[in-house]
Amino acid sequence: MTSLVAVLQQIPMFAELEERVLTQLAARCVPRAVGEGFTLFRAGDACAGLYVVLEGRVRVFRSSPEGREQTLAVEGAGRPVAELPLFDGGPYPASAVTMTPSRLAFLPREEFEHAFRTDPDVAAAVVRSLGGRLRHLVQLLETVAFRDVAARLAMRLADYADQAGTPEGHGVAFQLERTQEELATEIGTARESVSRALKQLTTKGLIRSRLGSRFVVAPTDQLRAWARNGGM
Amino acid sequence: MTSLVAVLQQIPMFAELEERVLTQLAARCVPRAVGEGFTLFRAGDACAGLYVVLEGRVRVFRSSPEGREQTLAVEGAGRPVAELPLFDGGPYPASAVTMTPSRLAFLPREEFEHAFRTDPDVAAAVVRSLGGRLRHLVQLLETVAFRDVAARLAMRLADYADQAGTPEGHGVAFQLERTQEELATEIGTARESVSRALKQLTTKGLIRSRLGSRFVVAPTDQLRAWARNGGM
DNA sequence: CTGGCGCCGTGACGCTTGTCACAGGAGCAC
DNA sequence: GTGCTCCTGTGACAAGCGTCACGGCGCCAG
Repeated sequence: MTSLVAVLQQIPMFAELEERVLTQLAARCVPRAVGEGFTLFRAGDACAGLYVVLEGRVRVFRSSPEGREQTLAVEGAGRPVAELPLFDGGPYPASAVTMTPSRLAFLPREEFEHAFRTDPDVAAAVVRSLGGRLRHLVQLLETVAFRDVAARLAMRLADYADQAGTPEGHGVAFQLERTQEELATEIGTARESVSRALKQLTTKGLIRSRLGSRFVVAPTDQLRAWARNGGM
Repeated sequence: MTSLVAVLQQIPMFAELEERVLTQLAARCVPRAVGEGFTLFRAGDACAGLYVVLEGRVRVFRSSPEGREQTLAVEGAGRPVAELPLFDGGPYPASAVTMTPSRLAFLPREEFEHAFRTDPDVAAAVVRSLGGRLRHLVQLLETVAFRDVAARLAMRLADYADQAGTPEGHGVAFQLERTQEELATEIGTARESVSRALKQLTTKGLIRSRLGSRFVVAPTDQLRAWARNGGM
């Protein structure tokens, strides 16, 4: 097993920390390995500390009493999960479960708070992280409020393509490592609607080909432009 | 005109600051008075500094290309507006206009950033403020994604009642100082739907009476419980 | 091979809601 | 008074989408 200090240093949020502070953090940090589908916390739970994903994927979501779910974020290696409630003392605003077997680091609250108050760089990193979430949420809210399912899907695909795609022809290819069900919760709709919207995007030529989980889509700016204009 | 230092001290975010830092801030702070309907900034604009509302009401919103709007927040006296882009250097994620004639304080970016980095209390206040927005947005997203118009309206009314209501009978009375159009943008729907939903809530007995802008509604926990269960 | 299971496609149906159109009323200027 | 503007109520209609139901396909265990 590699040193925890080295691991923490990989995390953007702690990259700027001095060795001394880092070892202090590492000493209080609890590593944890869990399987797929493990619930880290539920919306409303009191917050005991910060999780950082070392390996795997964690899905953060809200669920309705009827059982529908809206995914707020999917966090991968190096990303903190739900850093918000650490500071205002409130409960978790959402739930989190692992989508794959994962390794996590857990930092008790006081320890993290101390780092926050002593090091302005950590404070700035926290603010940047919260800011990113806020931007993302505003974006998500806008598409859910204004756009139909096909447009939301097009935007989501554009995000994937930008993030994990490789050029192919004059389009972008990528592996969509999600089921349609998961995709549906990310854009706030039902599985069947995703299936239909995929067909619609394919006939419009925005999805060039689709073999299993391998997608080839139109250039992302074209996808986004189409989505913004509500379909042509 | 009262001293700017005294005014800044009223603002929760700066309440903990030392006299010395406060006067320094005040020296760089530009007071500003604008009329109703004045645009402070638009989504996408670069961010030059922080606005703090001293008097009046400011509406923060996103608008779709088709002209529909989704209100994200309405800020009153003492509240900062769009503190987010100050830190990540990005553009404003939303637009802001005054709903009433207003007085504002404008803090240039560097000045505020300096206060943030030197005083952990300011940093903590910023995080708390961002955190509040995040919680609010998650809440808003959930209702828009899961709830129908009547339920969203019931929740919104419950918020108003908690915030500005006085007990009456076994219900709560308050002045709704908004048009149905404004209400519609807050819950992400159309004006006509608000009108119909108000009627629906009235026949269900959740709105006890409604004379002009004066509302009497059922106890707020009852309103919220009804909204959560999707209407009885 | 056979059965089970998870994922995907698709048809049918009904409800919600956005849109358009219009009417009534309150307030205000003149 | 008349005319105007802003706000509100309401009817009609179509589109979008969630839900139910069902069938097909690939994969794995036995």
